[in-house]
Amino acid sequence: MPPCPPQQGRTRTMLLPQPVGESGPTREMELAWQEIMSISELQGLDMQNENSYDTAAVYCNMSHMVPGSSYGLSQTTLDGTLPSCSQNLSIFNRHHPEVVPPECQRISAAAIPPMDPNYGSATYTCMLISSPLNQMGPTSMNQMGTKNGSMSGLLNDPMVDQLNLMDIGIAADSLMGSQACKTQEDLESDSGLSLNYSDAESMEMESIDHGRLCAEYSELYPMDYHPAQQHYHMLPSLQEMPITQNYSMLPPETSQALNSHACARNIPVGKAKQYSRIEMTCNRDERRAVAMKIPFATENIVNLPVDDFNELLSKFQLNEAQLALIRDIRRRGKNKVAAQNCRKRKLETILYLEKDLNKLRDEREKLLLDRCSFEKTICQMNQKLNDLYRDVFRMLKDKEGHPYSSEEFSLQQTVDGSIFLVPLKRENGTEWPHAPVDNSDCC
DNA sequence: CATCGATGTCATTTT
DNA sequence: GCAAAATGACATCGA
Repeated sequence: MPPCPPQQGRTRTMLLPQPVGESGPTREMELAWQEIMSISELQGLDMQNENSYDTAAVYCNMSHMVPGSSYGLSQTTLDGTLPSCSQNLSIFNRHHPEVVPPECQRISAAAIPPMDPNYGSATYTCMLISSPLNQMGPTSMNQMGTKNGSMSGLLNDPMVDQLNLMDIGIAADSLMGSQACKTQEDLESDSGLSLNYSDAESMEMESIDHGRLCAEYSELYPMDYHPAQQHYHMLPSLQEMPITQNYSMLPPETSQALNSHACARNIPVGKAKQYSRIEMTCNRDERRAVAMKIPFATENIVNLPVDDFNELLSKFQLNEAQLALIRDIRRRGKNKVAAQNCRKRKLETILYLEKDLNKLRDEREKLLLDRCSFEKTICQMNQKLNDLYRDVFRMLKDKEGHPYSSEEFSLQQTVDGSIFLVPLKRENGTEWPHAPVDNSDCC
């Protein structure tokens, strides 16, 4: 059964019961998001082709957007701008958007509040203004940084140069437009057996775009996110380039991470490209977790022992949807590892059986040779025995000194080793023509 | 365009 | 009887 289309997922999501213990602002944020989605669809907004969007307006608007509201980012990136600030993740550690006033979570082109750096949604802010910054050059950028407090920290960040490399990928993704997004979506619909969508999946399909996911994920897992994140943005370019170029375009730590990842798993470098897809599919659950605001890493969800896992769950107030997603993530993660181990065992079993088969074949060949040899030896021994028999029989004489006829007598050996001369046939009613030879006749 | 290998996922079975 | 692991089957992707 094919995966549910986004519309169905949205419908189902809306039909879901109110999550237990969900806070008002969070719920309101989701409703606001659904409202945004419905407005976009009803008005037939072509977000990806709307090039005439006012950058300044977006800037101001996005500066107040919470990470959960990310449509503006798509527009901006599709404008061909070069988002450069998706990396200032360490600066803004807030993940949960609940701290942002709910009224700021709605996109309203008519009433855009002035930018408030205290909100610190700089991930979007910086990504949006990165293009003019890049065009202005370092001097202008610094000047702007002095004017804008929220940017100063970033512009002075030594990571900026490094991060610009990421922008190339992001820009490439942006320039690819909807096709790039679709490619990613296609990648996410990995298995046609995904029968039941969770809330997170619905949210992911409907409303989660690159920027938000990058930002939220990076805020949650700043150390682990880079390879997948950057490859995610690099996808269109990567597909058109040799693997060496792919790696060369990635920031050093990213290519190093990918290479080390490949090395750690004994993956030839040439296979790393395929593993990049694996990385992306692996991150699908992570994105779902982000979408559902799971407050801990999927790595822990999957790898922790049962007791530690339950202890971890008990530390957080999680609603049913979150718990369901966590259980799914844990089940999928465990099963993924189990499948990998299972395949590994299967391959090892096949190798072992092939080895065993070859060994048995060799042993069979050897046994056949031995058999031939033994049969030959038996033949020779039989020949010798016959010769010896004839010699012995020829030496036997009766009382009159005549030799026995081999057609009438034969030599027989008993269990105790005694040898008798036995007549081969006897006539009815007559006695044996000759008495059996005693041991004295035995050779 | 068909094929194959690798992988993730789900359903089912086994432990 | 239940949970976790193991496994078969299927879909997808890239080469």
